[in-house]
Amino acid sequence: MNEPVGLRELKKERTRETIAETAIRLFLAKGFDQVSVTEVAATAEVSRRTLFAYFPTKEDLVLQRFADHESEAARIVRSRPAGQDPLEALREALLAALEQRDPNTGLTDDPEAKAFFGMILGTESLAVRLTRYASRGIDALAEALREAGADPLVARLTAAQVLVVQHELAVMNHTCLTAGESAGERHPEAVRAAERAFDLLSHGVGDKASGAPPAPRSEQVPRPQ
Amino acid sequence: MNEPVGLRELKKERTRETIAETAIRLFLAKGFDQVSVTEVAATAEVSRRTLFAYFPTKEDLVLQRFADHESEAARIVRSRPAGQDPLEALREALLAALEQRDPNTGLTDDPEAKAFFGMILGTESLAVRLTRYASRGIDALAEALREAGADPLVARLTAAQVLVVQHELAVMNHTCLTAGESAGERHPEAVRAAERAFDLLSHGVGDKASGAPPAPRSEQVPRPQ
DNA sequence: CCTTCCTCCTGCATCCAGTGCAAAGATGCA
DNA sequence: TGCATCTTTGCACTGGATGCAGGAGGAAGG
Repeated sequence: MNEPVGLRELKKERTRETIAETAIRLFLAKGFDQVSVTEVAATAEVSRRTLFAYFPTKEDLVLQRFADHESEAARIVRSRPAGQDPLEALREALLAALEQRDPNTGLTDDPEAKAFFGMILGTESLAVRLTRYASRGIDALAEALREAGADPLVARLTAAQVLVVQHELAVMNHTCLTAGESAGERHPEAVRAAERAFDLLSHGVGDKASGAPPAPRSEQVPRPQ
Repeated sequence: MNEPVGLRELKKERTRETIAETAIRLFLAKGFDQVSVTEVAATAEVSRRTLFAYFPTKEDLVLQRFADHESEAARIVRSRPAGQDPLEALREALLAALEQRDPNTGLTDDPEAKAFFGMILGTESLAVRLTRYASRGIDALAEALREAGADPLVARLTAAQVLVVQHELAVMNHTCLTAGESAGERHPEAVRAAERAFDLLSHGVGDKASGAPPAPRSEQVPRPQ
């Protein structure tokens, strides 16, 4: 599990970075659909053919950085404190991510991160390809939940629900931010929404999908790590 | 909102049908990726260019029939009996669909429907494009839930959860059927899974995602409102 | 029946994403 | 230095998708 870093591996990694950076820079500047891979390749000073050796599709130029995060949720569940409920671990991780303005929560003031997020949501082919990564994330999370002792059916359904909900929350946050709010302004509401969402996951919408907020879980045991 | 059916409209509709049917027939026979649109066009006896006038992409040749169903869930909620809980309406609709072996539940013995379902799930570009239709379904269902009086946040999250869960259930059913089970054999388990899923939606996974089935909801209070 | 108009169909040229192949170049190693 | 291996590259090709201009065939009016 180690890198025998020879000249080859080094240059490869560097080339890969250069290509991805160049691509994202161009895409952010002119729009994903307005830039051809030929243009990316030329700007990154590699041949078209080489670019495709590193990134199987144009979309992957943007999204492969999500590949690392695709099993994030599963990892959180696996590395949770002994005895802690998986959902609780995921909830805390989300709140922590919001606190740190993790770009994946949609809650960040970094203009480039916002633009990046917006580009993905606003580009059909990217949004679509992103769900592919998400669905692999579902598989991973479901597996982790089974390891945690969940019934396979429940594990799968819960995994799907958690990830779709996290995605929706991120989209909502991003929407508010592009509407002019700052991350700081949005943060309290983002936290409320996240807690509400996990309440729904834990306790359901009840018999009334319309219901008022269920008993607000005012104080949460503060568990960093 | 009416069709002034002249010869033109008639032929157009017929052509559209012919193209879609031809395409699906060819795709089922040889696989989606193994058939080019050129071949579809030739077989349907229209020009390539005409085909693209009817269907914007190759995927739409297969998926546009889902466009009608994309707001199905929203319709169910809107047309539910007065006083019924939206989730309850969706639950009943799903059980009814299972009973009728609705192909969309993945539970059908019709070989063509099974093959169709399998082709979509087994073809990257189709599976991915399908989620696009699903996400429009989320928008519609969320809107319907808001109309039903739900808090906007809850509406959106619930809508996303319901549809993702229905999709997962359908995939599970389809998996069992392709493994050799008949729809009749699978049905009881499919019903159990569906009820379990709606229990999760209504009452949550509880504090233990691992828990044994929560108190079996023998009878549902029929009238919370 | 003929003419005019309009719409839809068609072929062609073109762009772009993605792949196979074989030659040329760089690197690691003896 | 020389050999084996892996990268890079150019080229040709497939297949999806679009723009354009001309043609065919319904629709409408005389």
